[in-house]
Amino acid sequence: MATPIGPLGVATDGGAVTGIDFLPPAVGPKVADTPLAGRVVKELEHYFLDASHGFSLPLHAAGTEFQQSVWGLLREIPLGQVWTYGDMARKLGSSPRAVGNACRHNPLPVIVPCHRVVSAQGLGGYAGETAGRNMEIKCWLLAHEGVDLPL
DNA sequence: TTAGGTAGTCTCG
DNA sequence: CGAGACTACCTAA
Repeated sequence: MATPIGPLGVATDGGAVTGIDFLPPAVGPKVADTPLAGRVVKELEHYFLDASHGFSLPLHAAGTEFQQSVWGLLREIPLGQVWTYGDMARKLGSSPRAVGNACRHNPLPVIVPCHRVVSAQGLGGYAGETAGRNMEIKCWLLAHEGVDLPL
C-alpha cells in the first residue's frame, strides 16, 4: 500500500516518545537510535497496514495544561469517528478556536489522532497547514480508518 | 456571505 | 506585565 506519508522523524527522551515529524520526501528517515524508537516505527507500520491496530507507547508531549487536556481528549476519539473543533470545545468548556490552536501544536501526529478532528464546514487543517501535503496525509489517514469525508 | 464572538498563545514594548 | 495580533472555528443574521 502506498501512503502519502514520507519518512518520519521520531524523537524520544527519558523513555518516552516526545515528537513525531513528517519529513520532506527527499529526506531519509531520521529516527532516534534507541530501542524505543524501534518500537515506535514498528507500531506505526502495523497501523499503516491495519488501522485497527492501536498504540501502546509511553508518550510525553510537552505543552501547557490546556494543550494536555486537548491532546488527552483527542486520544478518546474512537477509531473511524470524526469530531468537530466545536464538539471538542463543548466537552472542554472552551472555544473552537482555542481547540484548533492546541491541535495545531500537537507534537505527536498519528499517535495522538488529531486527524480525527475536522471543521463544521470543511476539513480544518493538519500539522500546521490548511492545504498542501499535510492535508493529503490527513485525508489519507481518515480514508484509511474508513471515514467517508464530508465533501 | 459576512460580522461578530470566542479562548489560548505569542510577540512586542 | 499589558496590549494587540494571530489562529487547523462557530453561530446568527
